[in-house]
Amino acid sequence: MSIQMNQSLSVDCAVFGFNGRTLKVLLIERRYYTSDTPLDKLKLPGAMILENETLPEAASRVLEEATGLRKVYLKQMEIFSDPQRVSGEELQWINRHHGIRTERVVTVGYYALVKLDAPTIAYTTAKGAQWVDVESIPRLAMDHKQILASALAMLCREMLQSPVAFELLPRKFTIRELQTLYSAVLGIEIDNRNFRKKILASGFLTPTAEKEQGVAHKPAQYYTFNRSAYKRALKEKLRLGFINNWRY
Amino acid sequence: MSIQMNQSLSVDCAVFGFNGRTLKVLLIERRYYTSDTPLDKLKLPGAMILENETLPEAASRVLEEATGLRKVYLKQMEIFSDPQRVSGEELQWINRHHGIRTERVVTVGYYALVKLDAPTIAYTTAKGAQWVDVESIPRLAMDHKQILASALAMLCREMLQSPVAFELLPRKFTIRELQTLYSAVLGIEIDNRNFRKKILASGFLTPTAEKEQGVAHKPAQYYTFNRSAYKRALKEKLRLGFINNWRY
DNA sequence: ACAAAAGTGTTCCTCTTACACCCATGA
DNA sequence: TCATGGGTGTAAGAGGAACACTTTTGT
Repeated sequence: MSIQMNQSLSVDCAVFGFNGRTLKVLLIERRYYTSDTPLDKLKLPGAMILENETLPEAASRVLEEATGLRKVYLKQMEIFSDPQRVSGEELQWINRHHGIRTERVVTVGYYALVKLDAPTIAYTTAKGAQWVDVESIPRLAMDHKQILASALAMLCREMLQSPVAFELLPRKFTIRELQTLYSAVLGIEIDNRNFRKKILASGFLTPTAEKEQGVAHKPAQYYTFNRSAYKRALKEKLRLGFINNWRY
Repeated sequence: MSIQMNQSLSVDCAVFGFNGRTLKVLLIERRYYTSDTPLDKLKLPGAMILENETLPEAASRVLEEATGLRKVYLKQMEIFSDPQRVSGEELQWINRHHGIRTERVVTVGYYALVKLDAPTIAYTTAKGAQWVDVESIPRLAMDHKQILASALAMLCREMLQSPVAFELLPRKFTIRELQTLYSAVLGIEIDNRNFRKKILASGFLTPTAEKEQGVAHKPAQYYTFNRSAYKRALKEKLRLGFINNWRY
């Protein structure tokens, strides 16, 4: 065997959003798709890497194109490098539509967390993209379903270890929203008293002057995430005196 | 900008070993190196990806060539994709010695954990490679020092979360050896009473019939890692009732 | 008045931490 | 007999888990 040349590198992004009830992922329609294309229509947003661009830059570019958002939370995960992961018709389709001649496409998976607000939904809808519940994902192009599964697994792990949840919530949110998000992503029930105690004790939430309005029940307090308190805690906690609770 | 073609994908491996005192990393000499080469001599083991080979396969191949070992613990970490990470003289050197014409090399970092036994040391020494203390790493080729730093950081995180330590120890080891390993990698002091309690309570260690011999003190019990007990615990622990101790 | 979600405290128990001495062996 | 590292127990404190009722609002 010889060194692989004529290969391409791409990024594919699993973009997650939270609508207050369930976790959603952004799926786009394959460009140039016609009904007689014998390939699956829906896919994750992705792109080939350009000259003079790093992988994170490529992922940001994809994200901005797909959602209109800059400065999105982005995290690299696995690389998918099976020599056959894009082959046959899929490979022809890529070469035809990109005007290149590649023999192999290795892709780097990213996952992104966005705040699902009205402008973002409008933007994506206008582009023909869909926010699909992660519980009911249809067939996807190439190995995108596998990439998505990997992203979901990684998101669960991240949620337990760092405060990425706030990337999925609006700037102001209620504690119940935060709790619902954890429940939805992790698929577990959470006791609200314990949750409030823990999250408030952390000192990472700052209460705002606002409360919910127009709800048919006691209105909830809005909080914001106090990122600087979090960063301060990070520094201090770097002393881990003993081997902290390993998680198997 | 246009789609990047004429690029290569490589893997670079930070191979860690433990000699009972300190953590070591395997550095090799650049092939075809002559003293007038204006490039750094030492580097991490690595290789270009071959046709028909996945990245993990490439990493295994590199590992076997560097250490003579198959079935080594291997973990993918970051991708290093700065367009300029290999350029100028380095890029020329690569093209000359591989007989290719690449314009850009993106590399995937792996870290590997090996048991530093006599045959392995003999093998690597015969190949002119060196096991260097991670505290005193010299200049390395390209961005390999950065790759190594990233590997070390990742290793620390992994050590706290899963029982990878055993990959660095011989099949039979004493609890003190295990403790020394944790201390060395994490750079912390560990109380031996608490450590023994915790590690023995986990049920992952099986005592063997053997004890240390020929030491000028009370001989220590040898243990082996009970992987099946660990896997059993894994399954049961997947219920995480509440949001387990997040670590910031 | 009622429906609906917000918000609040206590008890039990486990796990973490800090800490000091005797034991078995080879020299 | 001494030097060396192996091996042991306990008490105090922190944090996790289980549990039910009152409050505030809109209709």
